[in-house]
Amino acid sequence: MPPNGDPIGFAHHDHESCVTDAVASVEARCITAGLQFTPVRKRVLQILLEEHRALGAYEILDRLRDEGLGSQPPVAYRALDFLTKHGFVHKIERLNAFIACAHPHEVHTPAFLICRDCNSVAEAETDLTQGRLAQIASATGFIIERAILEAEGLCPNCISKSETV
Amino acid sequence: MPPNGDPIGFAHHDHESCVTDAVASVEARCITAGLQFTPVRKRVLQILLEEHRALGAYEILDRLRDEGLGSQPPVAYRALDFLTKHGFVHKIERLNAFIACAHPHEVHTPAFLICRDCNSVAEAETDLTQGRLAQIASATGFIIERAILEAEGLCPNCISKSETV
DNA sequence: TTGATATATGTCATAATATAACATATCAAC
DNA sequence: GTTGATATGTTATATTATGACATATATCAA
Repeated sequence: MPPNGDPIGFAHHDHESCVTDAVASVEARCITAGLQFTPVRKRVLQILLEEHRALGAYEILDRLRDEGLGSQPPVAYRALDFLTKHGFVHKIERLNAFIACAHPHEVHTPAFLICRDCNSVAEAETDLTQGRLAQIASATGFIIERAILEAEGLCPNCISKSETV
Repeated sequence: MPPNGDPIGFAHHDHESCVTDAVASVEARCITAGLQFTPVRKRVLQILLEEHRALGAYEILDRLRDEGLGSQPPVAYRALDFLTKHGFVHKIERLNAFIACAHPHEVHTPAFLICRDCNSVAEAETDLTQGRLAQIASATGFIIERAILEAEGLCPNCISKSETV
């Protein structure tokens, strides 16, 4: 079945190839970097890419269990730790959930737009070295190593929905 | 005992009056807004102001229990819900912890600088309507209602500590 | 190729964080 | 003072996450 219940065969096929491409790209980067892209890690990434939304660790674990790839929480959390550590997956702190990186090709600070109505999550790229946060930090003498930017609100789809009501 | 184990009486006294003032200010705002600033809510705010750092809900609950103000998780979570809803306290998503607002006088989007070494948290004010996140959102047609900005790294104190080693 | 070391997995147990549900109490406004 | 809304007390449980330790697999040097 297509993800999101999308019945359109064409879109489905596109998405499949986009998943395949993304996995291949991560696989290549792991080889280059000397990282072990093990079956569980690969499958977790595939699941996140296929769903194309933020999933909780236990949702992912359920999938792994169905497929005989691991049944205990640490299996999922370890794979997620690996994938987030290397930037292939991001954690959405607000949702305690994980989403495949939408911009895996470049180093960036991700910023997320989270719809409170349909729970969809869009990823934008930002540059940490510019912007007010960097100004504040340097004025304070604080060294930023990592930043969490998550905006919550209404996505375009849900705005139109609520307007027509 | 002074918070943070600070043995200096003068500093301690200053901090006490700053806590008192902040509580009084929140109390006044609750009266104006017709909100009930109940004993539990007041005490939770006091605890957070006294500690002057991010506390987990269960740390707060332990304090409440010691004082006979409530022994079950919902007591703490409800007070924290009230305080965060009205902007008197902020939740640090990265730490699953809560901290008293350092800028209670004005409406703002808080940004936090979290030290990964000593766990101290500094609060800065930002303006959501400016900046790149707002640009991205308006370009996408997304309406931001709330934003989470949390930077993780090293605070000035911990930087000097690590340099002298 | 083998042995040594590091890395990854399987599993059990439990910790830490958070909420649902419902009875009781208190407040606020009429 | 009655009533409807709001807040609290309490039990139970849901959700998210990690510690610990045994086993397995990968990596690499000798």
